[in-house]
Amino acid sequence: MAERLNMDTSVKDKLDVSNQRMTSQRSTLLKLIEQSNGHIDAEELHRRAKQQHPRISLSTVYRNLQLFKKMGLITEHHFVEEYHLYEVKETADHQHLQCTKCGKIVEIECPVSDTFRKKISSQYDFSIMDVEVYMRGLCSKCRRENEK
Amino acid sequence: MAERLNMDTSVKDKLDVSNQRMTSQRSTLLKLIEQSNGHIDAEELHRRAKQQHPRISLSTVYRNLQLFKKMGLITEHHFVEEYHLYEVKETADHQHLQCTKCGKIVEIECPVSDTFRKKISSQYDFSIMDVEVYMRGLCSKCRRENEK
DNA sequence: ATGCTAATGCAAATCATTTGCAATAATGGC
DNA sequence: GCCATTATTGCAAATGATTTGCATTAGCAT
Repeated sequence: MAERLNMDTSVKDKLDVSNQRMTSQRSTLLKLIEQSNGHIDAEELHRRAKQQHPRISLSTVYRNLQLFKKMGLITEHHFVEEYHLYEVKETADHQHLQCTKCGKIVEIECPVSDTFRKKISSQYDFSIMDVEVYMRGLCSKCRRENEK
Repeated sequence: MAERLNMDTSVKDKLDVSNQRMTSQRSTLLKLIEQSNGHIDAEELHRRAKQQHPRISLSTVYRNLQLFKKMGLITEHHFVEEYHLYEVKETADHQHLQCTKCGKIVEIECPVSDTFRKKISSQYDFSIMDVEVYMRGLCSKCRRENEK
């Protein structure tokens, strides 16, 4: 938790290094992505940011999402076709499970992933940086509704 | 191989069932996707289709891609952010490995996937229909070039 | 404080994909 | 084989997420 609270300062350092400025919009956006703990899209981020920054524009949101991505602070997911979802970067790989009916997204843990990664890595002689797993199906609730 | 050659007839059956027609554009597109054996995008598909159908429009390409997808004939990949890639559907799940430098995409095989799938399926009570794995990294060639 | 320049807001531009519509062509019944 | 029905096509215009140009604003080093 302490880490989280320090984010602002550590982020500021990173920004300093690459000669960028810590603006109030920027820190608002970062906080909101963190608080969303999971998956948030640009539009929703904009909506929430406006509560603190009534004049903040969508382009500022997009420009900063790009910056954060480039800085490695967040990850962009392509789970939903129409647009992207963002989350604060975790050290572990990402595994996602989505219900095709209700759209619910569940983050799953998969201990196999590491073995898998190493195996593929040596087999194909790749240095693997990032693994994303997307599984789609029906959740139990929707499955039950389908049967009715 | 025989399967491939029969595709046209079996596809025609599927079309019949859902009350759709086998047009020359349609069969051209299907053949091209098959021949591309791997990953092709809408634009490139259109380019190639025009050699046989000079007046074929991009919308026809998109409309048919949607149809084929719905019929389960092809799979759509979101590997490249800017647009989608299509390939003829395989029975097995898809695993892809992409080099972030040269963009090369390698299809990988992963026997773990099935166990993984079952495990997640029971753990989260989902009926899993589709699994996609995207791994990104540096291929050996690009890694060597980086070291120079 | 002041000056330099990165960051912002706004409006207009992109670009892949979708859609409306009139013209065309595949299929089923005769 | 011919005709009527209606799915499919081509074209142009629309969409919608994301990007960009530009004049204005605001961090931050001095």
